[in-house]
Amino acid sequence: MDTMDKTYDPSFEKRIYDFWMKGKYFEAHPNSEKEPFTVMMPPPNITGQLHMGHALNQTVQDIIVRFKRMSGFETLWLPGTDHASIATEVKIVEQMKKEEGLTKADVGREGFLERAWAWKDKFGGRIVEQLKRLGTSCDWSKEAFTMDKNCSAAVLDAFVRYYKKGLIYRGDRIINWCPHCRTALSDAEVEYREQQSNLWYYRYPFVEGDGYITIATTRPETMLGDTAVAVNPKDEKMAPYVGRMLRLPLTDRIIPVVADDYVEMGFGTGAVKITPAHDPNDFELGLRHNLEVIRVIDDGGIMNENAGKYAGLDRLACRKAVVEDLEKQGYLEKIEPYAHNVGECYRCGETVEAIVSKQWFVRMKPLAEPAIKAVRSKKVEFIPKRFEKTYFNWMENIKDWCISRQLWWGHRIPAYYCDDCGEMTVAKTAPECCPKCGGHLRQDEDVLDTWFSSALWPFSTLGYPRKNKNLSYFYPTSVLVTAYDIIFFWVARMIFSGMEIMGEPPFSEVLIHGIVRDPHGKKMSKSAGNGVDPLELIDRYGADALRFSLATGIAPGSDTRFTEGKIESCRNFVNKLWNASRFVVMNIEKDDDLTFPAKLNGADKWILTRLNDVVKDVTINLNKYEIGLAAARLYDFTWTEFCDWYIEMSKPLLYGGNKKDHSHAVAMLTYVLTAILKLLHPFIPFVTEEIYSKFAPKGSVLMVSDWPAYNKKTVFRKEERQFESLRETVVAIRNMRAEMNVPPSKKVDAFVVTDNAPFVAGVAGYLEKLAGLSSVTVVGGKDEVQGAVASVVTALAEVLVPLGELIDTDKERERLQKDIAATAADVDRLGKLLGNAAFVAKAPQKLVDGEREKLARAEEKLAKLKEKLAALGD
RNA sequence: GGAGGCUUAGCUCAGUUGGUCAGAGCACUUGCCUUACAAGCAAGGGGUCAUCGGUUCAAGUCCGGUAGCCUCCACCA
Repeated sequence: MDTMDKTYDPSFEKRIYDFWMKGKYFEAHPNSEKEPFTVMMPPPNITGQLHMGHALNQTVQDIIVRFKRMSGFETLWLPGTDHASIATEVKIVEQMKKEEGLTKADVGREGFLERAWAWKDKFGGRIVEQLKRLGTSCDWSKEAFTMDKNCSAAVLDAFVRYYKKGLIYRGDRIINWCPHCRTALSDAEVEYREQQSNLWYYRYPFVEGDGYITIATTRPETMLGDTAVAVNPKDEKMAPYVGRMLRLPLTDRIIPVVADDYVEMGFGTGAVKITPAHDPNDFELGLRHNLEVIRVIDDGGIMNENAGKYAGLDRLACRKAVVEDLEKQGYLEKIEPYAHNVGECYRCGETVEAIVSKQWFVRMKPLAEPAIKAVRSKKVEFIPKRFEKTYFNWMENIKDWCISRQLWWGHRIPAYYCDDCGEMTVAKTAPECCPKCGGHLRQDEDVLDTWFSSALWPFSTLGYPRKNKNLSYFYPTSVLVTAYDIIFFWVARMIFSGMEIMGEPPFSEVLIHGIVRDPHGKKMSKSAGNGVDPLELIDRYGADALRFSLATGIAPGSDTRFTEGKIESCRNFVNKLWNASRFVVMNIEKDDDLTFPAKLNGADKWILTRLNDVVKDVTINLNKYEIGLAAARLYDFTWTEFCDWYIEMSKPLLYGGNKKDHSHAVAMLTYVLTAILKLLHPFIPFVTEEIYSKFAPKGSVLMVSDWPAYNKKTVFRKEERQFESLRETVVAIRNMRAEMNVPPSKKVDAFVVTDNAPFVAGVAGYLEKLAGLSSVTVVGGKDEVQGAVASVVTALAEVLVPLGELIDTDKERERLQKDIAATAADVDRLGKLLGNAAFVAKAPQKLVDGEREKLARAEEKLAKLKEKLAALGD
């Protein structure tokens, strides 16, 4: 047999992964014999370096996928990467500046795209290699990229379809603008952060007569674009002013006072300056009142020519200047400190400006409706369920989606404008010339929001819009696994896209997991510098240990903290499994018969019963995506029951010198170990495959073997109970030994009084081995044992141990008194419970009977213990 | 302003449908290099399950109030 090193060393991981790849075990094919199980990998950005969030996401998916594959599904896990339009473009711009000293304008669109594709080749490939190190069992032959041929075709198809249905339109709207990235952003791409600022109070004088209206603002610089002041129509104090004209300070503009419900009466001064070009609410109000829209801030965040003498100033510099000038000219009333939320670009952190601009939008209301219905009707289910609320809340209040970006890296919008007649044509392939006048066409300069292509991911990766076998067999997919932070960006958009384009939802379940936090509960981030590098952890502990540490103790939807201690204890667990396996493998002899024994002994029946329960629990929990529970159950069974008890119990057979016994023990050990390896394989795939190869038949591959099934024929409840009481007895004897300071090396004789003498006689060998006894003698009564004894009372037996000079009467008395106190408390509690007529009448009979039995046992034990104590004398 | 979550041993957290659920890992105490494993073995200590009230024969477990912490959404100048 193969040999194994004494200490687990994960350096074989790479070899195992290559072995799987060579065997093409990850690949899935349309297979009408089998039921499909499909998972679409959330594509990592090509900007990235693998982080702990990826590691968790990948681990959860791989556990599910490996479990399903072993359970007999044709399992496709489709991997890929995302071009991440804005995120990547920001990085490339930075790199270009640093390395070449060039800007986008310097290299032009083509030159820029060349660099972008080079970036993709370099970093897209790197993240794939990093994913592989985690052991991800995805079908790399189907690897996709959001800008590859398939996905791009899907994007064009979707865009044109939406457009033809009137679901996409182009128009002047107020949008979020990042002055640094110089592009529009969707609402979801703006993050709000509270900032300490001021509320400035200014007086706008009436044109006619004396007096003024005081307005309050957080953004004095935008006053240069004010075109009205608004008050609430119900505000009696303000009513007389409605319709009057004001002279806008610092400008020569005359603006009206209008009445609108938008203005809240109790807030500020009750009058609001209105800047339609630079505030979403003001823009809406402006539309209602037909106000002029005057832009004063340009695309770079600089004041434009409409700002008069302030033109050319950065918006913050302009604020300072405006504030000074207004004060100098006597318009300032007061300044109050004020905390408010400021929107920032989710990619570069720059303060976002609201500006009016011509952009492309997706009309969301008609798309949201079927998407809401899909979840309401349970065609799509969120796990855990509470995230449906988040989803509904967003979908029901959704606004149109701004999808054009003033970027170069991405899917260019398939709209063409005629230089001659100005006609716009939207088409999948660029027309030769203007269909209307034959004039020259120019394609729209903008690209699409990166999430537009991500939204099509579940079917674009399967070849849509081409009709093909993969698409019809694997779509809709089974479960989508992702963290809660991209429900809006991605999950919601995939659902409405799937509904609209494919006519059915893209997946039936959405498994939401939490995010990985640092040991203090803080979000891991580059800027905070508290991130840990999964690759470094893999180097130090192995991918299996990392995976197990991420899988254990997690619950759907809940965040998890990562600590070094956790991965260490998981590595120790892997090492434990390694050594237990090593023990089994090193005991296999050439002529051992490894077939499952025809005759099982008590210990076999016990471990098989326990194993069946584990198979059942783990299978149920994995089907429910309760990965943390499944992992904990396996950890416990492997370490405690298999290693600490069953292996120990197998030693007398292995070392007894009897060939038949040896063979029997090895056959059972390999049987149980094989089941454990299969059950653990989804969690720790490398080490289980490696161990399996040490003793499995040639050509047998664990990752494609069958998942263990619950087998009623190997469930033995009677033996299970008997061995549980044997364990209890062993622990009680060990406890006694420890408290009496009997050294582990000291073997002692034991006399046993029991009403199940045959069983005790049968397990005497186990008692000797496990409790450090030199002999076990079944006796008829305690009178047969002479001299001072230490005694142990369990459900199985009364064990009397003559310790001779080791006996310490005081300690023995103390022990017995402690045991008596605990048992008496049990008797008391159970007596009260059973004395409660309502409990006996209403609780299930089985429970009542069980409690009665317990009471009887406890009473019996208590009596025996008291006898012992009395026999000790004072 | 709206929604959701969390509060269980010193620390990090499990506890799925109410009845051996009061647990695990780490830490701690004691004793062990027992021929698979010191990344180990054996034994042990430690929690009125945030708080108040309700439902129930029975509540970390269901319902409501309170306190503290956290997250998301909205963005009233």
